[in-house]
Amino acid sequence: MADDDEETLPETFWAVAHQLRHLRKETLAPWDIAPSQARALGVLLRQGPLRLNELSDQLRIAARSTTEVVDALQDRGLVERRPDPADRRATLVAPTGEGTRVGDAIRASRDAEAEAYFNILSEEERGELAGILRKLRR
Amino acid sequence: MADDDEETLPETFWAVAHQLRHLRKETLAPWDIAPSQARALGVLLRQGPLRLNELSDQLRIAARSTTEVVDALQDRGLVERRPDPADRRATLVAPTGEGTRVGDAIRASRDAEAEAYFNILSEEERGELAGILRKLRR
DNA sequence: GAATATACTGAGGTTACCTCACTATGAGGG
DNA sequence: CCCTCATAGTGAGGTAACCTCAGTATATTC
Repeated sequence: MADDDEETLPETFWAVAHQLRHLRKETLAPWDIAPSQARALGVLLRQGPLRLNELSDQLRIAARSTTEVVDALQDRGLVERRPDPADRRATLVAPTGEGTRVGDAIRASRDAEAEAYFNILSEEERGELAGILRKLRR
Repeated sequence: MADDDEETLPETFWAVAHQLRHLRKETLAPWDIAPSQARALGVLLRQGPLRLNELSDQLRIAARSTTEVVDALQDRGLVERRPDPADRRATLVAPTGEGTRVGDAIRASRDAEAEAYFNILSEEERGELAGILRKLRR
């Protein structure tokens, strides 16, 4: 029998997640924007205008929660709502010019953050990690 | 230049974290216990009675938050508070008999959960993942 | 024995989610 | 055309898991 205070795989995973969460929060501090909002903005920059519904799917959260995130981004002038010409029930959410600028800046800074955090790993390890995670993600 | 809608490493990481969080919640459903409580109980089972303070350190959360988690566990009769004979300011938190039973059951079930989730990976990949995460954890 | 540090907790706040019920609009069948 | 049923978004209200700040009790140090 091995020592039974070994950490299990999920436990180690959570410990890392915890660290990353803190780091991410710090990285976002200059923009005074919440992580969930930055996440949504990122999706919009990559995919272009989306219906609230579609955005929910991308973020994998309930539609009602997406409404809140979009409200916050809109209050800051980073996205705008506009009617979907194809369906009058639907709302398109699009980044504004400012939203695009901020989103790009955040992305750059986040890349730097990731670089700093993951660079204690070798190039090879990073590749392995990415591959394994993508496999888990399904 | 690669396609720029590739997911970054942290993004993939979060996607996996998200899945794991849901899974964990489901796994705990039979005991009607919150994830944070299960986590604290797990630490107590492995380390034995701890001062609130020490428990906070282990969980890497603020002392005040630990008070809440312990309150909840105590309400369910899973842990008990007792004075620390060595320091009258301090409180020792110890699992009750029931707490030990429940904690062990949760641990078993969580191991099964992890097994199920991570078994789409090869034995080798699991080893690599564990190693890489432990390295990141510092 | 006075000043300072530490252990816990009350009060109150935040973030990121959730469900449920409602309104407005669309789509298909008869 | 109208009726039913589904879908898009949102108001109301709730939860879990954190946080800070201030206060009280006890310990340590000088």
